[in-house]
Amino acid sequence: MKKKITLKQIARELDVSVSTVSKALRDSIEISEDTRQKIKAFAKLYNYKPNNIALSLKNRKSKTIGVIIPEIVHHFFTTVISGIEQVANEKGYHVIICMSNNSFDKEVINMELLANGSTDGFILSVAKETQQKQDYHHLTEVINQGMPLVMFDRVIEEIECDKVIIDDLNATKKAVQRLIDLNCKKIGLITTVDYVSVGKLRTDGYVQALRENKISVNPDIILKVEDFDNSEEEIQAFLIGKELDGLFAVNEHFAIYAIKAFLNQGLKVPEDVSVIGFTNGELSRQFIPSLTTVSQHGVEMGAKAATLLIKKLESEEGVEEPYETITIETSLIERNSTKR
Amino acid sequence: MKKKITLKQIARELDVSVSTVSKALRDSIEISEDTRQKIKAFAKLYNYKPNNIALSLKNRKSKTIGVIIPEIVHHFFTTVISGIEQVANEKGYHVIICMSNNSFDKEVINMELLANGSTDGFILSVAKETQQKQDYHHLTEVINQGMPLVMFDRVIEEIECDKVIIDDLNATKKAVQRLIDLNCKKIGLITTVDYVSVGKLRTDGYVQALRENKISVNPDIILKVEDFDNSEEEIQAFLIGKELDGLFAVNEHFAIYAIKAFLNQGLKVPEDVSVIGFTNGELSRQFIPSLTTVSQHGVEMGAKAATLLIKKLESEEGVEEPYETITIETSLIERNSTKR
DNA sequence: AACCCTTACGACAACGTTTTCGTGTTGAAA
DNA sequence: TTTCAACACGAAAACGTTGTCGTAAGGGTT
Repeated sequence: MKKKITLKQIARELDVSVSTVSKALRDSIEISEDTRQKIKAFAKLYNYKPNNIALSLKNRKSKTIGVIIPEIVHHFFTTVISGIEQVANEKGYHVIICMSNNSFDKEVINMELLANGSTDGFILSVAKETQQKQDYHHLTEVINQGMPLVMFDRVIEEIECDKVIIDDLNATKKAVQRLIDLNCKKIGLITTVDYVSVGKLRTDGYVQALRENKISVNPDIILKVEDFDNSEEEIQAFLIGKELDGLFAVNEHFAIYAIKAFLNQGLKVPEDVSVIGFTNGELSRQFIPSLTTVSQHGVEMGAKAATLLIKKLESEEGVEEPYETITIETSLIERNSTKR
Repeated sequence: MKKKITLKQIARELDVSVSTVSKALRDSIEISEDTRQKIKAFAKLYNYKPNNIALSLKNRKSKTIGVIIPEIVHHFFTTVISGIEQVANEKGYHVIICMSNNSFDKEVINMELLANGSTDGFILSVAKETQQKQDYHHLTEVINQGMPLVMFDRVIEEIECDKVIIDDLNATKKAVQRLIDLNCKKIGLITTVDYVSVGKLRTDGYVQALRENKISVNPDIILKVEDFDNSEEEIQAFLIGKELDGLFAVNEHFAIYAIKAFLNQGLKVPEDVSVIGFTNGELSRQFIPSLTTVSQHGVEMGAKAATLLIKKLESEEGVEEPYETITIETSLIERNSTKR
């Protein structure tokens, strides 16, 4: 078991100074061709690699970006991470991923942990609990310390930073409009409670679409799910006797649960009811009937977020560039849960 | 924008030495009650937090464990990560997650990156390409450097280290036995090419189950999928005219594709064909018919891997504990893709 | 012979901590 | 008054790097 070799050890072995070794390895012209070759050969032999921690300390940057997401188990977030990784690696950054599990406390702890030197900046989608509490001190703090922060998907208006979002409102509007165009007369909505920002926006989109088509909004056919864990039963119960011919759900799961409920009632999808969901996950693709859905282009979102962050990280000290909010286009992927 | 405050700055402000500040904050009895209070108050006011990078450098450990997985998009891996996180956080470690995307090169790069100080040890499931190439130099290297390594799921026999696996062979055997007990006479298998270790083991389990029941193994009803991306078509074509009444698939996707193929042929699942898959993901739960499947208990697996790693990390220098291989029990979750 | 310019390298500081080992000031015991 | 422990603090080293600066040796020019 040979521990990692350091500059100092190389220096001692070759009877030169540490500085000489460092310079030789970085091809400094200060060092004679001879010594340079000798040192490089030795370093290669012992597989020398500079210690990142020491470099981080010296340079006061870690070339690392921290990603904090509410829950990794959602396919959407994994695609975002994918996009972040691609861009980050390309530009020589590594990525640390932490999960908040939708807990405010864990979000705070993780941020403080990473903020103490481990990370140069953050990409984050806030926890549900944080949106509920509206306590953003940990966010303002890292910004105040000069660490760039990019928020995506679930963003907070009040915080000034770069943001990457999708146009939840219009995406929903378009989807609901599609249902209307398919001649649906009674379109239900399954959404989340209002404090989840994206849930709220999608609800608004639904309402606007109906209004623009002079359809009155009927609160009886809108369900705001509180508790994700029991949503299947809740949705099942909610859909009894509603006689819908169209339904929009703010995520994949709600949509699937709804379809199941309809099937249980002896209804046919899409013949009797058309259903559109949100988030283009594996489930949407594989389910029978496959689900018409709003695709959020997570990879692109992640890539854009990483690009924004790195741009901030590498901008000159003095130059204060304005914050940007980028909207990623969505697309409606039509499958078999809607009529043709 | 006030940058993070350091010990040195506190020392200067309060006109004491850096050592005094450090000691005061760590409640050393060397420092008088008075000064201690003063320093602590000041530190709190300015929200002092020690710099992790400096600590890592000094202590020569980072309290961080690196996790390298082939693909985050597989639900199974996300559950494993969940388990790792739980245990790690509990014991004061953070977790860095990197994806190899099943590429050998990326696996090597990521390991080298993290091995240079960022990480105290590794938890890893090897990339498909690595298993194929059988080039493990990066693994032996980190072990030689004294960094503990725990492999899970896709492990490599030849490498000496802690391992957490599931009993793929017996899990499959039990599942196939179940099909036999359900009176299936012609049981097909959809598996991966042999160099994927778990694919091989599961294939062996299938063969053994048949042999023990004096059923001859018919290579015509075994499909070894090469290319994941085109597997749906491949499976569809393969199943034509096979007249199976039972099928085992080594993962969730293959199982679902098979069911779809059966349904397309006008067969009924489970009435005409019983299907069992592997990996208890969202798809298995939600699909209609819901899929009978071998659950791998990913969370438990991750938790165990983290426990093993941390145990090694915190064991006394001299004491060389033997390597362990832990087998996580699987369970067969019976749903609607098999007869009762 | 006196001077200066290269060449080739080493010493040292710095990044932020912790910890060991001094050391100056008290107060009390002899 | 001397001696010595207890107390309260500071200096310095160490972790592994990089970069600035200093400098010795050598060779060339007057």
